[in-house]
Order: sequence, then C-alpha cells, then structure tokens
Amino acid sequence: MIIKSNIKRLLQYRLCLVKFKDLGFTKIYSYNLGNEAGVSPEQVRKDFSIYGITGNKKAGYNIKELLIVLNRLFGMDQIHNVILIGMGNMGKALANYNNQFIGQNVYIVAGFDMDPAKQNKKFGIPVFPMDKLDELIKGFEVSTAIITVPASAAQNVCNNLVENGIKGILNFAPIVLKAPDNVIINNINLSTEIESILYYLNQRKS
Amino acid sequence: MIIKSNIKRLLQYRLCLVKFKDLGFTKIYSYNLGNEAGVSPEQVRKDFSIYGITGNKKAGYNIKELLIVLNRLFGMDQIHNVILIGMGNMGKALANYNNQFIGQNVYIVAGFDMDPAKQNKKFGIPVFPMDKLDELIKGFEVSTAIITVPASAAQNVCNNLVENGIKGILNFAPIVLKAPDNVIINNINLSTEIESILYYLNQRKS
DNA sequence: ATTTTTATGTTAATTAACAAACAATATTGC
DNA sequence: GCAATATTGTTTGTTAATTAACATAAAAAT
Repeated sequence: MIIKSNIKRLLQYRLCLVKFKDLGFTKIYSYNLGNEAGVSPEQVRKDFSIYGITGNKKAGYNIKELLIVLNRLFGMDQIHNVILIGMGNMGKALANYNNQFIGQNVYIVAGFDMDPAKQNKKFGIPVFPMDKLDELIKGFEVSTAIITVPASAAQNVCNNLVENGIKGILNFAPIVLKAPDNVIINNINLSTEIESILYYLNQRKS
Repeated sequence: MIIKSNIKRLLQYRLCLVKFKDLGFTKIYSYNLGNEAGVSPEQVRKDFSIYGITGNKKAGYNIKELLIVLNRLFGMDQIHNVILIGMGNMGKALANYNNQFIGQNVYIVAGFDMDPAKQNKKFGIPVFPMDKLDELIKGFEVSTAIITVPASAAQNVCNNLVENGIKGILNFAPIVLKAPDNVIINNINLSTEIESILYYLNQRKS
C-alpha cells in the first residue's frame, strides 16, 4: 500500500540526511531526523518500517547506508531525463535551475514551445517546436514531463504527452488534468497555494 | 474544524466555477463540478456543507452566488499585498507572473535580495535590500511573504519575516521552516514533487 | 393534482492516517 | 556478568477523511 504523504516525507528525510552528512555526521536518531523534518520520531520510524528500512537499537541509523537505500527506492541511482513543455516564466526558471534543483539525477534534456521565437537555446536547454515531441521522447528515453503552459492549453498538451508514452507529469497549470490511471500526475498550483494561506489569515480576523 | 485538503479543493472548485462562468453557464451541479475538479460529487457537496454553502434541490448551484460566497470566504474581496524574498530564478519568474497568476486580488508589491546587483526594477517589481524589510512590511501592510532563497538562507529569512510581523509564508526552499504556531507556512518543494513521480515510475518496473 | 424524477444535504460506515504506548534489544556502566 | 539505559520497531488506539447511502424536497411530467 502506497501512502502519498509517506513518500513525500521520505524524500524530505533524504534531504535532511544529505544535510547532516555534509555536516560530518555519520549516524542519526529518529529524534534528530524528526526534529529536522518537522515530524515526530515515531513517525520517522513508522515511515522507515513501512519500507523495511531498519536501524540499530541504541545506535540509530547509519546515514550513508540510509541514503543508499533511499536512493535506490526512488530510482535515484539512475539518470532520469525529463522534458519541459511551455517556456513561459515558470518554464524558463525551471530550465535555469537545471542540474541544481530539479531533482537527484534528474535532468531537463529539452524544452518545447508553440512560439517559434522561443525555439532557440537561450534558456540553458534546447527548445523545440511541439511536433518534435515524439522524436525527442524516444531519443532521450523520457518518461516524465513538466507542464508549464497556460491552463487553456494544458489538457491538449497532456493528451499529446500521454499518446507519446509519457507516464509521469508534473503539472503547473491550474487545472485538473484527465489522463489514464497508469499516468502519475503531480499538481503544483501556485495561486491556490498562496490563496490557502490567505484563508487562514482571513479566519484570524473574524 | 479546518481541513486543509478541504480548503485546497474549495479553491480548485473556485477556479472551475470561473471557467464555467466564462463559458456562459449560470448554474452547475455537483456532478459537473466534481468531474471538472477530479473528485466525486458527494465530496463536492460535503465540502460545501462544511461551510454552510447550500444549493437548490434539483437546480444545483448558482455559479455567480457561489463565487461571491467563496471569494468572501477566502478574503478575495479585499486586496492582499505580498512580498518576495530572493530574486533568483524562481523569484524572477514569480515577479513576472504578477497580477496574472499569483492569486485573486493578490499583488507582489516588493522583492528583496541580498545581492546589490539585483536591487533595481528590472523584474517588474521594485527590489530592495534586506534591511528595508521592516519599513516596507509596515508601509504596504503586508502579512504574507514568499520565500525563494536557497535552503541555507531560508531559516534566517523566515526568522526575520516573523520578527517583522509576517503571519503567512509560501516557502520554496527545500527545508522545513521552524516558526511559531500562529504563522501559517505552505511549502512547495520542486525537487520532491518531481522525485515522488520517479518513485511511482520506478515501482512499475519491479 | 398526483406521480415520478433528479439533485441536494446529512447521516452513517468505512477507510486511512496519525499518535502514543510498549515490548525488544543492543550498548554502556558498574 | 548483571543492571540500567536508551533507542528501535511494532502494536494498539484514536482521530480524521473519504466514501457511500439515504432521506428530503423541488421541479417536471403525466
């Protein structure tokens, strides 16, 4: 049974572990990790337990070993090529981040945009017209795409990606995409993220 | 009782309602709204029920009225000024989005960056040095901030914001910020969003 | 006017997530 | 070598969230 929040926490633990490792630590306790990740030590142990990840009684967890296990769990021991559809503000920002923040062993290998004016190499990655999708997905063995086109274009782009074999989508367009069940879609909606904060602040006042 | 996922869904419904309204519809059923927002009609009715939002038996919900109620619930009937800390890739992208996507009646009124080279008006918003935080938060009556600085700087920035009265934070830095309970923090972690997709794809193979 | 239909709204049931408690065991100290 | 301690890992309990079911009522149809 896959628990979505569990996966997110494991990834957060991984980031914390990297940080502790860089600080020179070799082992860590559930208490420290929980504190850094903002959850209870019990939650940390439970999360590891679900994936059969074990530590040592009274000696905590070995950071280096834990990172190897987590990297393997998330397939980070292999390179993943992803593509980016839509070279607007967000698309350009992500293209510039490349290698640095996009993800462990994750590389944006190509961008796509309808606008011929954007089809050049000014953004750190090569940018192609939409009709090259098929060719490049196959050529780079891409299975994941990032959608940063306007809401009005997103569903068409999504359909196009799915037809060409994309199985995972990170969607920044503020609509709920429809796709077959075997396609994984993660949504990031900037406006609802900021608006939900406003809700809580608004409640305070009344 | 505030349910976080409930709030997110209501905001998504709101986006769908705007879309339907723009298409010329005046009323809508829970079935249509659920379909558009990717949830069951029962969930839609339940979500509305929690906030005492009612429709009409056999006649569904009046889109215009519903939007008024939702806008008021989220405080969107007033203007909200927000500030942006960190004018890197993501900061610049958000600054350019301004008015268009940041949120209903939400405006980025100022950006901040340590780097003097970035303290100019090239990004669509005025950019200031960090020591102007206090003055501008008060001047613009800002209660919400967006953090787009590197992870290593994020906690310090957060502390600084909290000291100056910020009550809501949208954090793009890949760390879990520590702040008093009365400060609302929403996290967007780009790398874990993409990495969690890799997890599901990785599982498929084995 | 009466029946049928259809969509809401609420209650009940199920499922999932979280929190806490406790048992097990390795290490340390005496 | 034995007791005390500290930390894991699992079990149990509790809370929250989703799903499903059903009662209600308005509208439409006959």
